[in-house]
Formats: sequence, structure tokens, C-alpha cells
Amino acid sequence: MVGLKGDVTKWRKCPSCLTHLSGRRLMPIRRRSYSRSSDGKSEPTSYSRTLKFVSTNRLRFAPAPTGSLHIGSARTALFNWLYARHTEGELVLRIEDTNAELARPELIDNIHRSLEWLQIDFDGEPVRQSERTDLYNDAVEQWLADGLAYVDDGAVRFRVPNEGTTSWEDAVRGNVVFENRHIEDFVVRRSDGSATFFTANAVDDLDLEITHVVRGEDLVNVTPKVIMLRQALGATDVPEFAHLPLIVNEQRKKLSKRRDDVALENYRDRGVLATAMINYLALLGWGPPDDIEIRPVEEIIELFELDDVNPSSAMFDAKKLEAINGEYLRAMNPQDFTQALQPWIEDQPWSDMVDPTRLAKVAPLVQERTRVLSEAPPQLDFFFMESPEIDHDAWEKIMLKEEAALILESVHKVFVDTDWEVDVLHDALRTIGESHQMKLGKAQAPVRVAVTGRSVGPPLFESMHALGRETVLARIAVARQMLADAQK
RNA sequence: GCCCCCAUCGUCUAGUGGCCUAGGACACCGGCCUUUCACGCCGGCAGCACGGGUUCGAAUCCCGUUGGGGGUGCCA
Repeated sequence: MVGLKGDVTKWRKCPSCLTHLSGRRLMPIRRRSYSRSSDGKSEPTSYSRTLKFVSTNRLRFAPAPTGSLHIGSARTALFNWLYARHTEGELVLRIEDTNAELARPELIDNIHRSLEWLQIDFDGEPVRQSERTDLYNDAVEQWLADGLAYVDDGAVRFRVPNEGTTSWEDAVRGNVVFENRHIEDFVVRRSDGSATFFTANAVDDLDLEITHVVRGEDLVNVTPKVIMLRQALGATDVPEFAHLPLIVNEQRKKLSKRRDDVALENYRDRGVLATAMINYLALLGWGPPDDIEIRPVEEIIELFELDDVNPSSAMFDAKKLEAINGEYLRAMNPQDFTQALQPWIEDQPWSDMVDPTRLAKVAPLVQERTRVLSEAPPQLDFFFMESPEIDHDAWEKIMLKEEAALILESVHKVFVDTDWEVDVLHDALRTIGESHQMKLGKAQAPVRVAVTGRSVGPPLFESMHALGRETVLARIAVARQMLADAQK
């Protein structure tokens, strides 16, 4: 137990802390190792169950509600969660709204929604700093009474000694040392009476019995201050600190709201899956020992160690995120993929025309061509629009060649009464192409442009089959007419 | 300015004194497959910032240089 000055019960308002008051809980630690089977999938191969009795870890994720959840905050939340789950410890959500403007409900809702989307869950109710002002005030009064702090222009400053050092052993960075003489007397209570970040931080980490503080590297320099306050509160111990490397942009600068695309919800809206986001974020500053990057979160939990986090900053690479997302998308079964597409389909101007049966049939055609879900609907529009939107460049490139009109003429003639089966259409077009000394790759081009409006897209014969004979013939007829008109 | 931190392919990483002729992934470039585009497969390009130590031996340990980043608020 940490020692506290004054009335100890005053610090114990949280019911979840009762267990801690009565002593540390003991628990077994399970470890699991993975190996790769020949098909490249991972599976647990050995379990060693060590009945090692340790106290329960308590971690916290402590965002300031400044808007939509930042990618960097999401990574911090994730690493806290991974370690808490890895050690079968507890994770507390603490909203740092000591500043009145930050206590707005919609900002706090956003944090909850984002974390829920990522499936990062917490133990117990969220702690709101705005509701704990009495605790902070008591602490400040105590420091004042003990002569550890003084009033300055209405604010209260903590007296920092001019000598000695403050240091800690960081799980990521090793020993970090600050000379006290470089630390100024800092404000612990503003002149408006509200507590500052330092005070709330120190008081809450102690009160909530936090054992591991996992946060961004941008907070290293506040750590000595928080340690001093913690000691001034009577604590003799220090939690384990792990300062995670910053996530940076191409210019190697800390990801910022102004310059960079940092809102988690933007990625969600573009069609990045939460599972893929988690997987990618876990790879920023950490790597699995076996080099297998894409794997279920359960395995990441098993393998994750704070000690293994590397200290240098990591660039956020949207391309790699999308590559990983593409893998997750391809791994889905077609029904789930179709289902996942729904919100993006609904956003389309042609969404009223969508026939669910046809959608179920054609969505899988673009599944392996999709890296983020928002890319899919534009590939599917011609299935549902009255007539395809003709891409100008594709038309110029493909249709202005003389053989285009000939191919379309032959195709129209044959398609009128051929069996409407994928294989049959395939063979028919190949035969037509051969009669013009063209390989199928070339022969299909004008048909594709006529039917889909573009030179690239999902497999043509499957597409035509889904569209039906009538529609395909009509679109070919329109294209032929356009070519004829252009001749005049 | 002062304080703190960081340094392996373009990027994310593996590597913790000999297994390293430095491995994987993304990106990029070829090729194969092929009805376009993708997917998949095969191959290629590319890195231990530099200089000193320590050691029989250093990407790995130490020191320095250079470069980069973060902080320096009565924001958090």
C-alpha cells in the first residue's frame, strides 16, 4: 500500500478501489507461444501455465476530449489495452477534462464511440476529472499547509528543489534523469481555482492505484513533475512508466490536427475496418518476434510486451494501412463483405436503384479489388444506374479504333440469341476476337466500355451475366449509335 | 537558448556480442498467371548516419560528432 498523508479514507471514493485497500490480489499468469503451420496460419502450439502470483496491474487511458480521437491517442489506448489484457490486468478510462471547455458531452461521446468502434474495452466506469475537483483541492491545500507549495498571483505553484535529480526507469527508454534545478516552480492550481493537469494526474494515478503509466513520449518532460507531486502526496513508490514513441508524418513531425489526417473517424468513414486499424497501429513501435505482421488481435495480446516497444518515432504510412485493410477485406466471406459495404452503397446517388439480390451477386466481384470500402461503390455503379457513365479517356482510347465498331457489331449479333451463361459469353467473345485477329484481352475492351463505361472494372462476363441480356444489348446498341453519329 | 529523447532498406520493423553475405512487411521495378484492373506466385532494387574506443570478434556495449524529434503555458 502506498502511504497517504492526512485522512486516508478521503482518498478512497472509488468502489473499485476497495479490493486494493484490502491488499493486492493474486493471480496466475498464462503464457502461450505460437508457431507457424505449413499453410502459414498461426496456431497456439504450447501452453505453459505458470502459477506466478503477482499483483493486478492497473492501467489507464487518459485522453483530453479535444475533438475526434487522434490516431496517436488511439495507438496509446491500444497499447494500454494490449498490455492490460496481456497481463490480465485492469484498464480504466479517465477523461481529462480539468479545463471547463473540454467537459462538453459531445466531445466525450466521440471518445466513447471511437473506442467502442475499435473494440477497446475498459474495466469499471469512466472517471471524469471534472467531477473530482474536491480531491484536487484537498491535495493543493495539503501542499500549501505543508509548505510544499505557495501562492503566486492567485495561482498556486509547487516548490521544486534546486538540487538533486528526479528519475525513473522507463519500460521503453530505460533510465531517464532530470536535474531538479532545470524544473521551474510549476502551477498546480490556476487562479480560477481549477486544478492543472499535473495535479489531477498525480492525484488520480495514486488514487486509482495505477501501476503502469503508458503514454506518448511528448509527456516525458512532465513525468518528473508528476513524480514530485506524487511524493508530496506521501507516496513512496512510482508506477512503471512507458513512454511510447511519437507517430510522425512524412516530415518526421508529430502528427498534428492542422497538417495531417489524424482523426480516427476519417479512416473509419473511408472504409478501414477496426480490426485492420488495430492490427496496423500495433505495428507502430512494436513488432512481433516471429515477423508475422497480420494476425488476430488475440495473438497480439499474447505476444505484446511493453519492454519490446522500440523508442524511435514511427511514420504513419496510410499505404501500408490500406494494404493491411485489403488483406482483411479479402479474408471476409462474400456475405460479410456485402454487408460491410452497405453504408457506402447508401451514400451513392443511385442507392435507390439497388436491388439487394443483384448486389449480393456483384459485390464479391470487387472484393479483391478493394482496399478501403469506399472504393467499392464506384466500381459497382454501372450495375445499378440506368445507363453507365462513360469515361471520356476510356472512350477515346478504346472506341476510336476502327475495330471497335466491328467487334460491337458482331457481339450484338451473337448476344441476341446465345445462351446467357458466363462460359458461353466468354467463348463467344473469344471467337469473335479471333475472327478479327485479336486476343481476348483486346477484344473485350470495346464491350467493356460500352457496357460499364470504363476500361477497367470487375470481370466482364460475370458482370454482363448479372446485368442480363436486355441491358447489355441496349448498352451495346447505344455505343454503336454514338460511334455512328461520330462518323457523320 | 535550455531540458529530454531518438538514430537498421524510401517506410514500418526483426536483430540484445559470434547463427548477419543483416531477415520480414509496405512501397517501388521486372516476370508469370490472365477477359481489363486487381488478386496470387516468382524475382529484383535498397539499410546498420559518421568517427573513435572496448573485445579474439560489434548492427548489437561505451564515448564523441552529425542529423532528427519532443518539451519549454495559470493546454493537456
